[in-house]
Amino acid sequence: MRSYGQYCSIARALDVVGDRWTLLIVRELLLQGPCRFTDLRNGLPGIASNLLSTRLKELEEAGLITREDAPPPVATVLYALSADGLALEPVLKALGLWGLRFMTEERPDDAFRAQWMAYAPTWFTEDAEPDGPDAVIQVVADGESAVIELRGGRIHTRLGRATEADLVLEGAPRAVLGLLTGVIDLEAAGRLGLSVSGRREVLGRLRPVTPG
Amino acid sequence: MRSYGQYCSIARALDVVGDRWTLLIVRELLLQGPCRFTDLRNGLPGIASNLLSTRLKELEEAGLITREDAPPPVATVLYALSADGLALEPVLKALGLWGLRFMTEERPDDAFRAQWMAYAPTWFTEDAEPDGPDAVIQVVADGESAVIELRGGRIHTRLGRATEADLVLEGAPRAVLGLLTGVIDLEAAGRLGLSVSGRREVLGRLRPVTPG
DNA sequence: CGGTATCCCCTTCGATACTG
DNA sequence: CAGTATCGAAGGGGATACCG
Repeated sequence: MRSYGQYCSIARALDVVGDRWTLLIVRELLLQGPCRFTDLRNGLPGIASNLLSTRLKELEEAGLITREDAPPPVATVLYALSADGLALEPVLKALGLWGLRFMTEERPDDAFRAQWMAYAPTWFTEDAEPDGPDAVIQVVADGESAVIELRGGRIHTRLGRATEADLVLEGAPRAVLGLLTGVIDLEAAGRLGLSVSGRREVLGRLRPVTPG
Repeated sequence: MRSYGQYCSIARALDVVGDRWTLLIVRELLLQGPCRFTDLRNGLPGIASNLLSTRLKELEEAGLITREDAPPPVATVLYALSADGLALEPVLKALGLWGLRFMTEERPDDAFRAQWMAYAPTWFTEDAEPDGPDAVIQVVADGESAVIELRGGRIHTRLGRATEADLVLEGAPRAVLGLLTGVIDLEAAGRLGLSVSGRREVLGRLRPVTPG
């Protein structure tokens, strides 16, 4: 990216991460952890492979990511965030929280991945009953599934399926994610075709954090 | 900007503010308050006027800014942030805090404006002695001057000059800003040619906030 | 699997000039 | 002051091909 040529920390930050796709690559590395070229490509539908390749080089040059050979069983290159790259988490959180206001708009052709749903509860909600019993929520949207675990006042998420869930949500991404982030209520989610089974009261424990 | 086509709040946020110059325009409106086309252009050295014009239209369309006729004495159009636009402040704060790490690199041709210096103390430091006496710091860099006021545990800044200051800092932007944000110490600032006069102990009250 | 390399097309950007 | 008009240059997107 061409430098803005301004002695301002916001402008200098954008000199580094302001290019198209750059922050989304950081997002994937943050959500997926160290991963391969193909994993990144899967998490970034729409990017051209040559552009991903170029951006990875630029990010490495800027010191935001490291490139290392994985141990024997894998035998491939792994990309991972450096400390400077990890330090972008607050930026992505703030951006993601601000962006929630646009998630109600329907765009049928948008791609969807489980990890984009999984970060929402950990980043944008808190347990309203931190001393309550452990609880597990299974969410399924667009064939992608994730597990939300409330444990010890903390909200963890991971991809995949749970063996036993207190609550199961299944439906369109807009319905599931809207409900999880508190943008819509159960009734509205129902109108969007959400299917709910299990102990619905667990949902009350996901309290949206306010911006700022 | 072409949409990323991803149902993810970070991607949707970037669909709106990911274009080149967009976040810097928001920065100026946040730092300067409602202002005219020319004020924006002055705060955005390097932008082409047609591009500024285009971006303002896009931002208005997206609902981030409003365009209104100023009252009689001014008789011009004023651009201002809407609530959605103002809500970007945490994003700019996070980005600016992250970007501080790049402010030590010297780039002699970078432009500089007082308002880019003024936001640093309010956003990135806190008063280490909130119950201490009021204090006023006058900073001058590159011909641009600002005033930092410590009052009631809060740190305010404004452009311009103070009538009476407890401490006066004058020097290159890197020296002044580095010192204010805690990136460098007084000795290092001195080596960069900073001139300090007044009660230096006031500086100790500017405590850098840690990222996160 | 993990990329690199090209090509083409189109959009965007930036610079400059110009106008009410 | 507040933009619009124009134009060349660069960058991004998509497809496809290729290679260790």
